[in-house]
Amino acid sequence: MNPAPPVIQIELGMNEISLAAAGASAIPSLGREFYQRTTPKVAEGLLGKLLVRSAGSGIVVVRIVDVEAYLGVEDPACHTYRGRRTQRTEAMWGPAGHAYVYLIYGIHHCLNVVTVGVGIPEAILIRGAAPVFGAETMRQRRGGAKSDRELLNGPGKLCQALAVTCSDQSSDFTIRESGLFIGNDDFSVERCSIERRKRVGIDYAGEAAEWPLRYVLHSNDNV
DNA sequence: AGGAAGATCCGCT
DNA sequence: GCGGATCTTCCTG
Repeated sequence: MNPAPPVIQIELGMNEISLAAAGASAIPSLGREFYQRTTPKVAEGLLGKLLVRSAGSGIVVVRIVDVEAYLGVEDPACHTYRGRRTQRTEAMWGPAGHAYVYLIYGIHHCLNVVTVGVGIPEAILIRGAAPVFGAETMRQRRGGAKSDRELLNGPGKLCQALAVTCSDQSSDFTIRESGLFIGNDDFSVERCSIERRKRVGIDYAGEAAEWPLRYVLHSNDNV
């Protein structure tokens, strides 16, 4: 049998939107052009967007609230600094709008969005998000009782909650049928403030450690 | 072939 | 606030 997909109610603070379970069809995915801009612009643009994860049985939706830009061959903090091109960083050299996933400290995965275009290896690290749908699934994956706030506040935690691993390498964020896509809803960033800060955990990068390439979204609602 | 370091997280103090 | 976990990746010799 082939029942109509159940409608899921999503609570967004004062807002409420509904989604079809089969593919979150109420969320249009962002097109390639969105990612083919300068990395800081894309980073800022990602704030407030929805990241939709379908893996196995479940769908999980989170709202992006914390990102960091990594500016490629001229950024000492970037994995592709001075043109480093290795098996690990290969996805960064590819087309914009795809995932770059890597393992850090042998334990945690980090999820990035590749920007600009082929041959220009820049990317944005997704550091934090707010649960929109599927908090229970994420809580289970994170192991134990965690507050909504603790579910996704860190790049490793976010990957754990979304079950993102290196098998998601190069996944296309513009394609709804891929396991990971990024989309829009009627959320308004206008009512929020965007804070720029220094990036985290890159003290080795000298002066670049001071560059204000971390973007954090603050909302008056319940984001 | 070997070693050092890492875009982190968690638990303990 | 601090240190350990844990292992891949990359650079050096």
